[in-house]
Amino acid sequence: MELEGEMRKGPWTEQEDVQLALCVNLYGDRRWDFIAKVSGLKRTGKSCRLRWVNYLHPGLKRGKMSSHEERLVLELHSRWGNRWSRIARKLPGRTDNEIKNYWRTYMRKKSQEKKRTKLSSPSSSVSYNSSYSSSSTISSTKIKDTDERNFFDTGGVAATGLSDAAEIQKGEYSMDEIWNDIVSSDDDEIKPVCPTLVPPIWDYCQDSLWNTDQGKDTDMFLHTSEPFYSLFGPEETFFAG
DNA sequence: AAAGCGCTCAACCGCATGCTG
DNA sequence: CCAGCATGCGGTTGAGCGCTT
Repeated sequence: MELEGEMRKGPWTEQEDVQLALCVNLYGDRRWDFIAKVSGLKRTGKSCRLRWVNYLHPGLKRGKMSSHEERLVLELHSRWGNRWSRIARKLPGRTDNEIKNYWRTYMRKKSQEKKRTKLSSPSSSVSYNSSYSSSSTISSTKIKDTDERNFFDTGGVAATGLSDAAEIQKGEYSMDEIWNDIVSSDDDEIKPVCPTLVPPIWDYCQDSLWNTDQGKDTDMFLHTSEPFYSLFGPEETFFAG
């Protein structure tokens, strides 16, 4: 076991990214403890995995979510609750972390909007508490003191009806459209839900991205926007077998 | 111009689950 | 079947950045 004190924490440096990427290329994206050791990085296997999955993995989309992705997140969340990794599988190129962060941001905004609405029209009986937090049947073990914590931990499920988040989308987007996408790809099979958003890479590595199979990943093409792509440049075929 | 505030996102932690011998 | 280890998942935190006052 590694000595706690020797382990590095905090932000990754470019050099560390390069080292990690090299090792993943060599040994595959499994055996993270092994990779952590042989890479010479003073990082835990866990930390290496996280860095790879959330930042270095080829095929990750970066930047703002499209409106289609946003709607999909809302809808899937209303169905599955805080099952971020599951939701992420339906959004190729997005990580559970990203979606989780997006959701928190979204809910905070909604929370503030509601508060404002409430303040401006105190007579109206806004019952957002029930629609957001009462359905937290999933993963709500760590609810803490503040309302905000409860608020985010919605864990909404379809049985409780569409969440408020989903409801507000009514009228501007057909839920049938969304569901057609979802249902057609149900359940764990990954299919691009919006062709315009999905680069050709997904045609052949949809599964390998998240259900990482050794070997498959090494064939992936690199997006020029990839963080470590820029470290090597187009000449260096980093993932060449 | 500076300070304060809020937001975003990378990264950590702890627990759960899966795998292997 | 069980124990130990590896990996995955969800919750949480905090640094850094941009916007507002």
